[in-house]
Amino acid sequence: MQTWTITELAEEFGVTLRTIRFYEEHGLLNPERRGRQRIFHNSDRVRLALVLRGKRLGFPLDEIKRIVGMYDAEPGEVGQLRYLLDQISVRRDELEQRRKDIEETLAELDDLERRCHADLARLSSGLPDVGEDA
Amino acid sequence: MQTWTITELAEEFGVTLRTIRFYEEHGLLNPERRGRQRIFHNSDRVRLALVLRGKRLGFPLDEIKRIVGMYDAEPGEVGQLRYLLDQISVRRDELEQRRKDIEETLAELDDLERRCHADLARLSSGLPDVGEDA
DNA sequence: TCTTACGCTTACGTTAACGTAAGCCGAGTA
DNA sequence: TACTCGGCTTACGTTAACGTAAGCGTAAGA
Repeated sequence: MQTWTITELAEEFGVTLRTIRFYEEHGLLNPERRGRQRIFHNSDRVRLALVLRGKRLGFPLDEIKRIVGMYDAEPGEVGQLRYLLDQISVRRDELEQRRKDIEETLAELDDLERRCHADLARLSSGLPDVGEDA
Repeated sequence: MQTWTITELAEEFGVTLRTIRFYEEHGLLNPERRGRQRIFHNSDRVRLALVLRGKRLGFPLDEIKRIVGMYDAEPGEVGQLRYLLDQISVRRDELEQRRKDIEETLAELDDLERRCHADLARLSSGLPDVGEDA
């Protein structure tokens, strides 16, 4: 059962100590304490990875907290399970909207790139003004 | 050539007047002025749509500004074109990273959902503890 | 002419997500 | 024992992206 110090974790994930402490303060992480010192287990590393992925996706921290919280919810009773299923579908809708946005943007970038190449070709081949092909 | 007032645009896109003015103040929009009043043309609507899509993707406004700026850059000279192509590939990398993150998250949500359904089935069928199937 | 509606500017307030000191503690070491 | 190193807490500072209020301008209707 390996453990990590706060600096080790910070270096591994490329964040500052402040960030990790901040995440703990806001309930996103919950490391063990040996006296005052924080001890991070593998489960904490996984959580941090999840949080940072959420950040890359541009989610605010409180939403990330709810999402990550879903992963380690105890099986609980039927009402809880139904609620959780509901939350899952909400998140899924969000993510699928984002995927659509991303694909649209990527398509436009492709388009833009093509035009750039066309312009470059035009410029370097004697400037035939605005003709369609060569 | 239809035009829009600021309130019309705000209602259509579900944002406040303040937001639109803020975007103008920061160079994301650039509507015509008739006296003091803003007049929005279709190109402005398109820009606003692009900005809001960027927001949904979680990009900060200054990055959105650069991205949107790429779309209406004048063909310019070779150096500019090369720079633009470079920027395009940077953005594409970012977006593809995000897409990966999204797909990972979606996969985990699927997983979680399956477990929820399993738990529900177990609970409602006489509680056979932790058996694999029925 | 008075009011109402819509738009404008200026400016201070607010929240999120940390950054950045300042100062304290305990373990190892020269 | 005196340092230094790594970690800790407390707390004020900062930036982004607006919210919110105050007060003004002007055109259209009562």
